[in-house]
Amino acid sequence: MARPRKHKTEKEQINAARKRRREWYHRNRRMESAKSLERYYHNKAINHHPQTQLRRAQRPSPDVDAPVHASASALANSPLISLQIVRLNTQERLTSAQKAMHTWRNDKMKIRHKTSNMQHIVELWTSGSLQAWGNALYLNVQHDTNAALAESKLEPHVTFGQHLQDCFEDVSRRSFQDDPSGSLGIWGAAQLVRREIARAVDVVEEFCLILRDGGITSLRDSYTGQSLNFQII
DNA sequence: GGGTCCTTGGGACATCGACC
DNA sequence: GGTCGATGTCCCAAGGACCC
Repeated sequence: MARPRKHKTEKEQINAARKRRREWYHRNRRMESAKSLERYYHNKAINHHPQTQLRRAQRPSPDVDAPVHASASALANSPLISLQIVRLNTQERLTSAQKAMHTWRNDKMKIRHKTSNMQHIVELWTSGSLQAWGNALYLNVQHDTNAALAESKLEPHVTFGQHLQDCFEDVSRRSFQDDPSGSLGIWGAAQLVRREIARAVDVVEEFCLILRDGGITSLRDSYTGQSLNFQII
């Protein structure tokens, strides 16, 4: 005899599964909404209309699926993740974020909405986790023998990050005018996004600096010595 | 009304744990 | 150790909410 049933009817089982998924979603809300947004822009890029896809009859092997959908937590927690998977993932994230950035308009949209939009773009770019993203960037270049080649892979991230900083500068400034006391949360949200962008740029620029100074070996030493900091300061 | 984003639920698989 | 239900996790589509 095996474990006794807790959910005796089919209805109880279905309700328990729903509850389980809802709770999981709310625990991972930020990551899930970022992924959903990424899917939206991905589908939009493939087809002008969000595409209706056939449900998979069976889950494909991780080797096939992981490059596109590897999650931030999976990246962060999987030391054995292949170089190929990481390279595709960081590049695709950058591409998705660049596409999303095309929708950025410097018009009269409300500051709160613009901040929210930029937050989504940053999450598309960095997967919502600077730690996982920094790890992925490092794994992407660690096997390069040529430091210049490694730097050339990182350069698009610097350029994109600086572009985000330029675009968001005005929003950051106007957020103070709209919410000088900070009581509305507008200014605080804008500053958080501004710091996230700045930190991401700092991370990649630090990689480039180390590469220039001491090459791949130096970068590897910094990484393994855990002297690289991916957190928001 | 259309575009964008978020939330929910189904399907599938992995892992855990109770029970023998 | 094997069985099997519970739970956690992930991918995805669909539909609703929100905003312009």
